[in-house]
Amino acid sequence: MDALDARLLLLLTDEPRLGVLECSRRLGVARGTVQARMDRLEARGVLVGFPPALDLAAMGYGLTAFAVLEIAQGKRASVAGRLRDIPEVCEVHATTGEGDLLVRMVAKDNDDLQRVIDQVVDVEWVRRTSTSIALSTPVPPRVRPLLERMVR
Amino acid sequence: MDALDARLLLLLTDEPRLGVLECSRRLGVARGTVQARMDRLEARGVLVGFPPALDLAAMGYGLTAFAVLEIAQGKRASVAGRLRDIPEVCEVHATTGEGDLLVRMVAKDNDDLQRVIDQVVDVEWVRRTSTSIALSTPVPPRVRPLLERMVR
DNA sequence: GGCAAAGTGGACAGCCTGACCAGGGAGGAA
DNA sequence: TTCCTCCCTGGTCAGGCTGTCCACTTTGCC
Repeated sequence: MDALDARLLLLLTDEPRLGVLECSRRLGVARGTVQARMDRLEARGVLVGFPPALDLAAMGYGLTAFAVLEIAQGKRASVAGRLRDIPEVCEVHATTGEGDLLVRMVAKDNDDLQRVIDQVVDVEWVRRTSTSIALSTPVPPRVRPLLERMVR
Repeated sequence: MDALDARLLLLLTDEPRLGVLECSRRLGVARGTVQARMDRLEARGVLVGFPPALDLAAMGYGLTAFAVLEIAQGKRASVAGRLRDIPEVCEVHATTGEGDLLVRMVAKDNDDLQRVIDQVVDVEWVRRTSTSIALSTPVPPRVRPLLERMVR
């Protein structure tokens, strides 16, 4: 991961549709270099792919909520498995600290959210839960600043 | 967003590098149809683009942590702005409930994490903080189940 | 000095894209 | 029913890009 790698990833972050040729032009290097860099980044597992970015809000899922779950001893995997079966559950992390599981979920409206939350808290072995609704997202998911620092 | 849209997005989720032509073959429709669908999805804001997916762990940022911040009255925007200036802060949500801000951050190792957390909690107007380290991610960020349901 | 890794510039065939067009089928409105 | 609109179909076209070679030069390190 040198500066050129970072510049390449930055470029692709800003304009993902760019082809290898165009990237090489922008970066001022030969096309083969860009191809080789991308191959290496992918081989190293840094560049995973180019998945479509979907706006859940535009799809009707305008509400996002977080839940912190406390789980009965030794039942974390079991609970995680159940959560995985709920489509609206978009992300689950096992954490240290006060809770055991941090869950991110989405819903279409308040009623829908109620339904989803009920499903989550009704999962067996869930002891205690604390739910928050996301009102806004001051910093949307991003990697850019980390890449920018590497360019130097 | 009918079943065809969902099938298209599902296909692209699984194999993002697929071109329009190949998609049309897989879905059994004309190429023009796929092109039109993608144009519409993009116009509606559902399909935002195809940003590169980067594995932060593979880039050296193997640690992820979450912090819940309580903010002094009316200072949420101010704090959010400061958080935005910290490269390791990858996501911030304003939430209801016990905390005011939910922060996701990454770091290279424990020392680095310490440094990042210090930066976060030292932001002016942050009253109280509660930090958790992500031990594992039983459910990585996903949208697939939601799409699958739409296919029916 | 000398080797290995990486970058350069050029070439090739093959395939895909974006744009366009005429025609047909489904569904709503008058 | 008939008309009209929207959408899908299947076709064509030129242009551009990809993947893959190649030989040669530069860089960095033992």
